[in-house]
Amino acid sequence: MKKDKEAAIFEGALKVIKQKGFHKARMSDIAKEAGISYGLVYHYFKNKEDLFDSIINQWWNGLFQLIGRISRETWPVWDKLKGLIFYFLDTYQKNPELVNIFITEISRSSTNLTTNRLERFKEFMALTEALIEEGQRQAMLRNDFRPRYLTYIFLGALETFVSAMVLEDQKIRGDGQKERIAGSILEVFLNGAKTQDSKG
Amino acid sequence: MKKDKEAAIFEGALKVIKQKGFHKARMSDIAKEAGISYGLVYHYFKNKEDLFDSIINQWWNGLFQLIGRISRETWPVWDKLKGLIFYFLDTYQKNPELVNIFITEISRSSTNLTTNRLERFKEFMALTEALIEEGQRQAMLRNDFRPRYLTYIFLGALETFVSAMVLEDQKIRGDGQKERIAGSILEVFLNGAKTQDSKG
Amino acid sequence: MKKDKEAAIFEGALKVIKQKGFHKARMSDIAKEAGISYGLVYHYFKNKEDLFDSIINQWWNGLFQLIGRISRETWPVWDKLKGLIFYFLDTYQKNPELVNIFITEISRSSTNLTTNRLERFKEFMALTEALIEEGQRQAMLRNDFRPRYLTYIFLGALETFVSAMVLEDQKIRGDGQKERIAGSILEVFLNGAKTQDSKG
Amino acid sequence: MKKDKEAAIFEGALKVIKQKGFHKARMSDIAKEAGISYGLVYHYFKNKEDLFDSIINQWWNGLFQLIGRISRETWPVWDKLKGLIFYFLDTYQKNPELVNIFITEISRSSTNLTTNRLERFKEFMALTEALIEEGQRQAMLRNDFRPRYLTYIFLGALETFVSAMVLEDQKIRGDGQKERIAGSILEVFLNGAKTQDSKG
DNA sequence: TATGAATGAGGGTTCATTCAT
DNA sequence: AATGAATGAACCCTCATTCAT
Repeated sequence: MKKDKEAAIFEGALKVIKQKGFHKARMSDIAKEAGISYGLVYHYFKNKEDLFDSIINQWWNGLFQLIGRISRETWPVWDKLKGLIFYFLDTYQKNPELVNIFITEISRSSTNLTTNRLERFKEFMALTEALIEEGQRQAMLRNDFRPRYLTYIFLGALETFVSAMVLEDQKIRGDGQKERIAGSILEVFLNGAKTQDSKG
Repeated sequence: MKKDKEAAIFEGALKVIKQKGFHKARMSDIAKEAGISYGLVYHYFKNKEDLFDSIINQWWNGLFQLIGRISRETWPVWDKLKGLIFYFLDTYQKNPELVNIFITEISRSSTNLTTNRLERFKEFMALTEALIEEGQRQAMLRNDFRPRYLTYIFLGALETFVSAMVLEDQKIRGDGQKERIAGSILEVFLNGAKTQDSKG
Repeated sequence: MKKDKEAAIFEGALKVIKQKGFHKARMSDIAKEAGISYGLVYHYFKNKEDLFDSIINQWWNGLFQLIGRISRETWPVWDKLKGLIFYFLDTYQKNPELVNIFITEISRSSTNLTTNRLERFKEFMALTEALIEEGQRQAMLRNDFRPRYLTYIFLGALETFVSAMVLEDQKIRGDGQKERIAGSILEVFLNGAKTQDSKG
Repeated sequence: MKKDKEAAIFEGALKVIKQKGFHKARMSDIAKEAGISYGLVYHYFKNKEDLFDSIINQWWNGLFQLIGRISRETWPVWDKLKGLIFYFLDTYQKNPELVNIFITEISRSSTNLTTNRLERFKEFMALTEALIEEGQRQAMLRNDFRPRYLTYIFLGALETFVSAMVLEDQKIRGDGQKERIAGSILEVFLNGAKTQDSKG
């Protein structure tokens, strides 16, 4: 079935790109991983770039859909941020390669960023910033920081958490662990790492 | 003089790798940037890998030296973390390409990480974690988080801040801005982003 | 109907080969032009080479039939040559792609000439030469040139005329224009381009 | 020496392209013919296209220079046309591959004609037409034909002559043969192939 | 007949690296 | 120390052809 092969290529690409990175991932590796001849890859994807874009889009589409849904909710800001964190963790659980590629090839590697891809990244930043700003307007988050700065700190904490799991090939075990991780990130982001004693 | 040419190659490599990334940076580009013939690069560096390692080492050596110095001090943990932040910001100010390469090619891109390079990264994490742990032992940081988690959050916030500057090619203007940035990161990390009102 | 599809492929091939040349014409282009799937082409033609041969044969068959007819006539040589010229012009009018392909892919491009194809070309030359020679024997054409040389000159003039039309995508409008072109070629070939004044 | 290798590649390309045509000529064939590794070809020529252009330019440059020289002369038109014929024959004698490529890959094969290359071809036609027109103004050539038509006939005769030699791999032996060939072409072009008896 | 998925030989091009000078 | 000519492994991509359905 057509969709089967396409999916196999997609999976193969995820695996190979995770291992070797986009630059070193050979189309022939991907084909071999997918169990097909390399010529067939070009039936389903225009070229390597196109295949890469498909992968990236899967990530972004999911994320933007989620943010869209979140934006329309009336939850307190922490629940919205928690939703964001869960998207990363859920996807990591179901599809760790995808998150890996997002982290290593998109999130930081500016050299893979065509203008188009950079745009989506900035849009993601802007949408997150909007959530943060909303929290500030509702006096749930401190106003003495630029919303952009808070966004950096929040997303940075989140990303590095995931990065570390990616780097060390950690597995997430059960929903409990996801809750604990999300809780930690949020708790520190919201209430700080300082002890009460040393405050004030 | 020998050191001159070597330095020129080094600078050229920084510039080119920043622009194109390690994989797409050609030895001939680097040589041209350094104003020499490409054959000569091989007198000063064994090969491309070796040149890349030299660059990375400059970053790590500075950072490890700093952490070594910090570790021997008796400052409160926040001042130590501030020292770390300043290393990133200072280096970014003096040598933005170097930080850029650290962020894009090392910090996240696991594909460039040979085992050796990965080790240094983990060591850096461990050393930072030691600082955090020390803060926890001294009851300056909360004990209800794993030190590793706090480390992720702290370094993530820091890295993303710098990443954003890197991505947007921002300039740091004066020590005032550095203070402000460091202050923001630390303040949120230590005291949280939540308003006092909304705290229980 | 079988013949319909075959004809459609044939037409498609003519169009595509005209545009891209034989080497760059893709079987898939031809199929698309013919409105069928590319696999089906192989039901009607053994392979690309075979399809190309069919096209060439259509040209040659028509031409050889004509020459056969002409040879059996008792016309003066100029009328016979005029018949030849009209074959080119008529075919160009009805099927410009076919003439185009003859000119660009057969007449000159020795690289497309398999031994078999070269043979037909030489045969055509020889048959034309026979007409010329007959004219010389009948003292209608000068005997102080080798018949082969006259053949070159005649066919060269004819071909280049058609080539120019092909290159510039000119249309032939009406029989009048054909008469004029044929007249020019013949008149120069027979009586020369020199003015009477400067003769003698 | 640098020029040596470049020349060797050039020669190799001529030979291989003559044999296989531009499309089927492999860079590796050319390199092998030149006795070097294929990578080296790319030191001297940007790519296959560039190499091909160099070859074509050698032909055109020589031809345009010649036409420039001829245009400034006050010779009768037949001597000017003779000069043109000799350029083809001389070049064919010294460098038959070059003429072959001109004939097979440029003169007719419209598919190899990028816009740029087509321009040079049209310019050549126009310059020749100017010579013919001048002859008409001086009443040396008949005025009852469009100059463009005469140009087609003249160049067609010339090209086909050379083509035939190219196709049959004929050698030109001595200046005598060149004179005879040029004489034949000119004589027919100027005075016609018809016998005096059958005239008037 | 008809489709288009599947194959894989083939060829252009890049670029790290070596080495004669 | 310095140059850049020379090498060739590597890799992307095209497309004629086959074949299961």
